[in-house]
Amino acid sequence: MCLTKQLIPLLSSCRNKSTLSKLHSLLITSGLLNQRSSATKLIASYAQNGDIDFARQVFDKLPQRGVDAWNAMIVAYSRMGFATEVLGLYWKMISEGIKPDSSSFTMAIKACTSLCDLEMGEKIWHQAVDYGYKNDAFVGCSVLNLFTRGGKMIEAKTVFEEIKRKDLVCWTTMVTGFVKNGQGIEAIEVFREMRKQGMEGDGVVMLGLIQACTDIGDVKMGVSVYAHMIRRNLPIDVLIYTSLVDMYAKNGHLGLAYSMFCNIPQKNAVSWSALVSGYAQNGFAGEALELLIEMQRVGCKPDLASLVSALLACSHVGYLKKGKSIHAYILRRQELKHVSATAVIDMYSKCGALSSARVVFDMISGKDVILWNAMISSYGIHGHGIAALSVFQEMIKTNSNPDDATFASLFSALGHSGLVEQGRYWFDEMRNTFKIEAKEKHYACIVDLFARAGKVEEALDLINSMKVHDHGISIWGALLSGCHNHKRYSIGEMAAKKVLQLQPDDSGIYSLVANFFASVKKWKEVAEVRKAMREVGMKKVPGYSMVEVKGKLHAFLMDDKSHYQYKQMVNMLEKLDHEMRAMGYVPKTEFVLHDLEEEVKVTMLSNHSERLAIAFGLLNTEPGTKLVITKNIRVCGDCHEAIKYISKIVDREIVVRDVKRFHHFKHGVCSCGDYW
DNA sequence: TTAGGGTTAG
Repeated sequence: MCLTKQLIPLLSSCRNKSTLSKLHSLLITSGLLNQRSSATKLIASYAQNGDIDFARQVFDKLPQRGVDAWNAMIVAYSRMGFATEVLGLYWKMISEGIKPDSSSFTMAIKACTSLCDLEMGEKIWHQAVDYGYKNDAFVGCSVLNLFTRGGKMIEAKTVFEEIKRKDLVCWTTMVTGFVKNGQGIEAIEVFREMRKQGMEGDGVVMLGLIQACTDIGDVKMGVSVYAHMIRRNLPIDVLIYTSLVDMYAKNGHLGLAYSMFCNIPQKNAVSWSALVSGYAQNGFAGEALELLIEMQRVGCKPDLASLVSALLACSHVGYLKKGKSIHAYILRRQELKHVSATAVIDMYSKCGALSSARVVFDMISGKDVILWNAMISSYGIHGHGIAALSVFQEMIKTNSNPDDATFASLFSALGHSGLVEQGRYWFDEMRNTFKIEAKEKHYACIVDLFARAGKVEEALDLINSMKVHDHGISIWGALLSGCHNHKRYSIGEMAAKKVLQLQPDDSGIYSLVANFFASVKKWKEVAEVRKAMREVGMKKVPGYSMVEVKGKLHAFLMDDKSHYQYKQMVNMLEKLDHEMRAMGYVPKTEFVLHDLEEEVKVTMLSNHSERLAIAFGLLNTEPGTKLVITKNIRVCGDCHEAIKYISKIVDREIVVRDVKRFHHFKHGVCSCGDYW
């Protein structure tokens, strides 16, 4: 007995295989291996030394195995992340009549969580309840994790309330659970409740709170969490700093994000990545790409996440050359899968290289939903509705489950290709066969599908069949856009008024309303729209266009006189203008937001950034070269018309991508027909 | 229990 007492601490601290096997032999020769505690420790030590297979051999040879030995083996597998083995042992243990305890249940449920097997997890949780562990903090916490990962927040809350002595980990799990499910407000509420119970928070909860603030856009509260940590002398580590960077960046405060980033004493790839993605997501693609280079310069190797953010930046501005090189880099690192593959596909399609996107897509085995969705939406934004539909059908054939985003992309693709009947059919299928409830975004797509095809009344009927609280801006915006295109002024006016009532915070939608009123020459209403924009504190986003010429990206603002080739571009546009007019082009001046003199309006139109980008492209590329232009806001209706003529005059394929979709101009027609 | 990354309307 005395020997065992001496051996156990030795076993626990042993970090050396040969010493361990000597201790092992000693246990055997002295006949002590049968003692529970020594066997358990031996298994744990072998496992900790990385020899899990040998630990298993020891375990298998034990003549008597109590719950501690089983748990030691289960914990060993769990630490290695071998979830299947954990569950195998768990069930074997039960079949051998061993009563699991709190640890066994905790580990087994944790294994289910990592396998995303909600059903199995719930089954084990019921067993735990039967064995009397309903109020156990460890078991409860593992179940919380299981439920919060599976999005079952109501069930999680119920379990949480049953836990008798909630420790900090329980509270934290609940807070981060709400955060992960996008319920920032609930997360903060749980934290307040925790404080009421007299529990002090640590860095981990604070981290969750900062993320909650990021989510709900409450930067002020996020800062006060930070201040609270400083007051309480809680250590501000790189995780906290990075989350703060992320909070500022995601809420558009890039300057603050940057200065917080500079505060980080030991920046790592994640901190860099938070900043890179912040710039990329806010449309500052050039800065994002520069940061990626700077990051490498200071010796921080970009990880997949930062490369994915950089790809997003390339997508934003249509920088195909850079995107391609990032793709090649990812291939060299052999990391083209799931997230990165999706980003690569998205980049190719948004940069106009749809066929490259398809090639990458076909190469990926084991496609997940998001990857399928990316391919469907790629075809959608290029106006290839039938191709999008066939990818969708292929997806169903391979038994992948479409989600709500799949249908949103599909409907949008069908709508832009005028496939009204298919849209109607799959809208019903989504609800009836796939049991996916139609959300506002789906209604918006279907309303758009009808309205785009001129079926304005049918669109309105659909809106009237919806629950009123789902009548968001997107719904009325889609209707208004259809009315605008089909000159359906009375329903359009109603939709325009509804949009204004809802006080959008997005300048794009105000432009739509203003253009609608402008097209019926209601200048008083146009002025009201501008006033409303001012009141909500909206500025019209300055439009810019990008064009990639010989692997370099060039940006143009409207009427950008500073450019070194400005004169030549204007000459080129004037020459084109003459030829266009001779062919029957009439400027559509209603697309100018302001109520100006006709002549001024015309010059403003002809200096739109997309036209400057086209002129620059024409001047600096070989005849016949395809031009790809990227625009940060919607291409204006007049430019859309003009580019049709230009494509015919210069005999070039011109591709313009605006906020969301592509316009392929060739021989005087646009792939999207008369809709813009 | 511990930060950053992929798809989705107008």
